[in-house]
This record gives sequence, C-alpha cells and structure tokens, in this order.
Amino acid sequence: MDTERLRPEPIDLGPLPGLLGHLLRRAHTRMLLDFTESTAEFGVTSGEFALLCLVEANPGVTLGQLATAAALDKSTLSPAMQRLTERGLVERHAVPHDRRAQALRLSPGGAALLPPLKDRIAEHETRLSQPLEASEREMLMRLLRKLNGL
Amino acid sequence: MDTERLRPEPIDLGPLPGLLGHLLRRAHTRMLLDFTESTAEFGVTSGEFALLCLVEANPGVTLGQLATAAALDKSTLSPAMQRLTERGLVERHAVPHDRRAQALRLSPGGAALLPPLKDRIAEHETRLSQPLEASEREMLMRLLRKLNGL
DNA sequence: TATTGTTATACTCTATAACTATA
DNA sequence: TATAGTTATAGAGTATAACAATA
Repeated sequence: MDTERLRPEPIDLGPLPGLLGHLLRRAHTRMLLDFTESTAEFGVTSGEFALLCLVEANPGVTLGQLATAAALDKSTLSPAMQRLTERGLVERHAVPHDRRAQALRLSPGGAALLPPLKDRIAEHETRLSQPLEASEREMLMRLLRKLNGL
Repeated sequence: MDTERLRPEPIDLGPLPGLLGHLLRRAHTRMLLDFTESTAEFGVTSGEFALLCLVEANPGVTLGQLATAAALDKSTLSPAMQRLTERGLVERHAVPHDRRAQALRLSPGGAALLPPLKDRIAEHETRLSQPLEASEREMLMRLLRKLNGL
C-alpha cells in the first residue's frame, strides 16, 4: 500500500459510505490483509483456518457438509482441503457404506497448531476492532450474524 | 454454489461466529456475488463502480488521490482505470504544471451510465439487507464506517 | 531525490462446468 | 439418475517491486 501524502482537499466519497457492500469490502479487505500478516508464520490462510475450525468442531464431517456450513462451493473447498491434508493438518478417513465420501479429522499436528493460531488471531481481531467500543463490536457481530442468517 | 440437502445434524461453527473477520468475509462474499449478478448487464464490477462514483464526486481527481480515498494501492487502481477509459466511461485530461498526473472526469457516457446503475444497486442493497430491520441496517453501516475510520 | 502512474508478477478467494467413482 | 469429490478454467480483488517519465 502507498502512503499518500495528505491532501488539502479531502476526497468526497459520494454515495459509497451509504452502501453496505462498499463498507463490507473495505472492512473485509483490511481484516484479510492484517490476518495474513499476523499469521504468516503459521502458513495458514484465513479460509484454511476456517476449515480447520470446522473440522475441529465436527470430527468426521464430510466435505459437502463443510461446504454448506461455510457457505462455499465444494469446488472451493476441495483444493483447500487438499493443501491441508498434504501438509498433514487434516486426515481423511473412510466412511462406512459410502466409498465416495471422506470423513475429515484434525491430525495431531493440526490439533496442536490451532491453539496458538487462535491466540494470534484473537490479538489480530482485538487490534483491528480498536476503533470500536467493546459493546459496539458485539453489536456489529450480532448484526453481521443476522445479516448472514447465522 | 451447490444446494446441499439438509442434514440431520447441523454443523457446529465453533469459534467462527465470534470472529469479526469471518463474519465480514461471509457478508462481503454474499454481497459481491449478488452485486455481480444484479449488475451484469452494465458490465461494471463492484470495484469499477466505486471508482466511477469517486470520479463523479471529484471531477479532476488524480489516480493517487483516488487510491487514498478508496484505501487501495495505485497499482490496483491503474488497470481498473484503464479499463474504464478504454470503455469510454472516464476521460483523462492533462494537469497544468504536472505532466505526470492525469485529471480524471466522467465522459458523457459514464455520466449517463451511473443513474440507472445506482438504481439497480439500490435494489441489490435493499434485497441483501432483508434480514435486517431498517434501523439495524443503519446501525450496521454506522459501525462499519467507524470501523473503517470513515 | 521524490512522485505519478504503469507494468510484471503473484496470491487469495470464489464460482461454473465437466468429470470420475460410487450409490 | 443422483451424489461425493476432483479438476480445469475463469474472474474479481488485492499487493509488492521495478520501472519510465517528470518534478
């Protein structure tokens, strides 16, 4: 990112501050960039972290179930899950009576990775939430959950 | 996106619903996909629309100023602005006393495109905001503006 | 030296469609 | 026929770094 020098005349953002989509884009982009920096040493992207959490909370879950839970297409999850298994963080087990499906579980390595990673992410979340009061942050998350149907 | 069949046991989302980054990702992704569908006939992406709005509100603005206003790198804006000028929606004018810079203005075509596009986007915003009461939507945008430092 | 804008490159996230294997 | 998962492909969005032209 550039650090531009301050301008005498501030730019008029026009209708953008009144558009939810625009505000979400900006907020999401900022968080994603900081997430990547903050967790670089773990080598796990934001999306991969979400998958690890879901597998941890639902041992034996299948990829299709994860797709539903994460609101993503299976074709999005499949390569991500492949990286996680290749790196030895997730194990694929056979599912009785359905040889198409795969039961997903964290490996010991994956289980060991998550606690310190979660700590780092908690710091990142706190830092990025600085502009908000604690109560505002709670309210924001409540509204986003409702918007997302969660 | 897949339409998965309903599962007897709902998936446990673990810590994800308590993470602002995760909630922002889901909300932003949903809005971006619907934006793309809703405005397909205009052939303008979400990011390009934001640039058009900024140029409209700040005729004569330079690319560097836009980068600051949109919180994006100039290398992100440069190709996007090139597409807009090639499509005849934005015009580049010379800046007196600085031949490096370019003063950006909407072309008549760009100015004509924006009103119906804005109407379409307003519908899209309303539709995606359905899960929220009007007052909740206002509150959500207020909190996002504060989070974004706007 | 510093700044404006361009270009080359790379990475993340996401989807659709076509496919294989299995049910 | 339908489903689970993979693969090929595409597109949006973003950044860093090196560069040419200009200040």
